[in-house]
Amino acid sequence: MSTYALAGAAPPGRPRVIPRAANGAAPRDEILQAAAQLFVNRGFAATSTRDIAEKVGIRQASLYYHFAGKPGILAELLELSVRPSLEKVERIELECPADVPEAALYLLALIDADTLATVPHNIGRLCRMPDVRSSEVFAEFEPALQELVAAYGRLGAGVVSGPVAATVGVDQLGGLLVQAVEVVIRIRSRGEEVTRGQAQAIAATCLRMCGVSEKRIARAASSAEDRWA
Amino acid sequence: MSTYALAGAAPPGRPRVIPRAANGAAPRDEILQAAAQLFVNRGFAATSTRDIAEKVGIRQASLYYHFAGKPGILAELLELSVRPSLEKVERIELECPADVPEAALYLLALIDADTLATVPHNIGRLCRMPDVRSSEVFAEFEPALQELVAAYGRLGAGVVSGPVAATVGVDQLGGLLVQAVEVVIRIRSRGEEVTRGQAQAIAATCLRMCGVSEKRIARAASSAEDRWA
DNA sequence: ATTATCTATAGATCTATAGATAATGC
DNA sequence: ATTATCTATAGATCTATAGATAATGC
Repeated sequence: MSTYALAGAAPPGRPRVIPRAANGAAPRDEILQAAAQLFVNRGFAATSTRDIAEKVGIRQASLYYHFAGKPGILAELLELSVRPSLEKVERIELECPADVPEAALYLLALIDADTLATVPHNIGRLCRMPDVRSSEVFAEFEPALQELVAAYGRLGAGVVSGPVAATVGVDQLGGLLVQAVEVVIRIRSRGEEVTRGQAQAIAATCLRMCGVSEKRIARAASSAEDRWA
Repeated sequence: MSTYALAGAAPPGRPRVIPRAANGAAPRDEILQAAAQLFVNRGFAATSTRDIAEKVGIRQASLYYHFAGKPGILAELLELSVRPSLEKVERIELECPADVPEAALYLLALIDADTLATVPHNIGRLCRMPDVRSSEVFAEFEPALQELVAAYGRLGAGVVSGPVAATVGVDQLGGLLVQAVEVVIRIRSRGEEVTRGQAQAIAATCLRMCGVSEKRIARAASSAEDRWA
């Protein structure tokens, strides 16, 4: 925490017309929080820069000192909701132990579900909103999202049983698995919290969708839990 | 089809600056179609009345002859996506044969899934968009939607097995069942069509969620199919 | 000097109304 | 007369920039 917050002294810069809350949050973060809540609950296009500024307690024009308008804010929120998963998937694919390939998929699903479950204001929803999906900002993120789906597909293809492989195409598999994980978003949309147990159940569901036996699922789960920390 | 459409003569009213397509569709319906596509693909708030008018091929102001602006159009689209299910649920609950209560739930789920699968432009999505949900128009539809959820809950409660009843609260059950049916919306969002077989599978899933045995599911399915027509 | 805000405002939409117009129908 | 469009536009946003201001930090 910064000195002025402790001492009650003012931070640099002209004081706000509505004094800032003494929560020690940086202005940037205050704006991100306010925007996240409004975007998710009212919609991206339906939220004006004025709405955001009002919620923060600053003037509309002051937003532009911190962000390049609504698109700039959206870009950062999308980053927050996607980046962690992308970073993890890379590490997981590298470290995947050859003897327990199921563990890699389980771990990815678990981490992903956990991210979506704990990210503020359920911003995982953003990627499903049509006004967001048709924005220019989103276009930059689409490749990253497709890469994530592809990673699920690769990991899934490595563990599918014969009958599943015959039924569902490998190119569809990634999408199906991601969908299972995104149930988290749905649960949160209904106002409920997502428990650790639910996240584990979702990860296990992903393996079941690939036709993995319960025995191997249990093994994958314990192996993944070991590496969680 | 009207006379002028057959004869190539002009309909009453001043001609459009961009001649109307000779598809025989009433202007009202042209507007609804255009709006549905734009609302679902770009978002409700992100779509302007000008966008809709342009797609139809009329001037922005001409919309107001047929509808009370964007809210008026949205109201009619919501009606289209909800009304059929509400009408059916009433009839089903009345006619439910006491000997096969499962058939009622199966039939409702099947009809609902079918409606969502065939309604134009996947307008079932509208109810999930935050800009729609926070609109004044939607508030009028919320009671109807809750009644639908409640109906699922009642029908579900009538068939749940002991273990399921112990696990999932009756008040949650309706929501869970509706969610299963709404998988149709998801499938269509991915650009795929929903087959009759998929709709049946979804209806069967609803019974499984209630803990109904496969044997009784099969009986419910055939009983429901009999009454479909 | 630097930082973070403010005020003021131009310019771009967007919505919704008033009133004119060009067809058919009687 | 009725119907369905048009043109024109007022008034309400909404975004984004320019330039002033009030604090700290050195």
